[in-house]
Amino acid sequence: MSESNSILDEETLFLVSQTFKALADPTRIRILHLLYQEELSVNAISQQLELNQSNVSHQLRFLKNLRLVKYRRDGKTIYYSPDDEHVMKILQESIDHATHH
Amino acid sequence: MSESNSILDEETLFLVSQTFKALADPTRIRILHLLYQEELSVNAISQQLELNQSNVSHQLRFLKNLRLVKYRRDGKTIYYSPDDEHVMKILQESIDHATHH
DNA sequence: AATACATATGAACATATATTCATATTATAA
DNA sequence: TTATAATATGAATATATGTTCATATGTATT
Repeated sequence: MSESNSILDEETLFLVSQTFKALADPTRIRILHLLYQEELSVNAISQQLELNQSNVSHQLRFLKNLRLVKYRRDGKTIYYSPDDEHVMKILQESIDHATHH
Repeated sequence: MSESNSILDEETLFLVSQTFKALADPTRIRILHLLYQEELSVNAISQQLELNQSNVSHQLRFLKNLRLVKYRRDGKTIYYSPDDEHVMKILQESIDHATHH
């Protein structure tokens, strides 16, 4: 069933736009792209991408609220990893697409 | 060849984020979703979506700059249609995805 | 309990974005 | 050439967003 012939309801519209908003910022793209390769702590992300710890934490909260990433705690450290296959697939495809042209 | 193991360069990052930015706004989603069904004039879009003509025109310029839509002129009227299969496919998939949950 | 480490949070700020209004441009018709 | 219709443009504005700073919270170690 495709929704191509219907008028989009507010809820769908909001959800879709929010999801793409997550992918519309270079910093979040870099974070997701990193996490696609391996589970990482907040500090590890900060260091690898040379970003402010607070900045990374804010962005991770954003991604977590949209359920695009999940986390697990191990002592003082919190490890983040992707949690939405569909979105990660779209992101990787788009990166490949952009790279090859 | 996948780019999953490389560090993203500035250009790729900018292009990818810009493309997703196009899909991150409810108004633009509605416009693209409409155009996915049929080629339409600026006025037709304005009326069907109950949007300001100027607003539609601004958004179409945005989409045109990213080559997500193309246009043809017929007299005083300008008809717009989608011009990026990959992006339209992603959009439709995401709408379906969001609708079914 | 005191300290150190990892992460989260809230306020502040500068910049980006979406929308509207008024007006310009382009094309047709009278 | 004047009038009308369709679209584009630029300025103005309100709101959203990304980043930083300072500080709070949570966890382990001594």
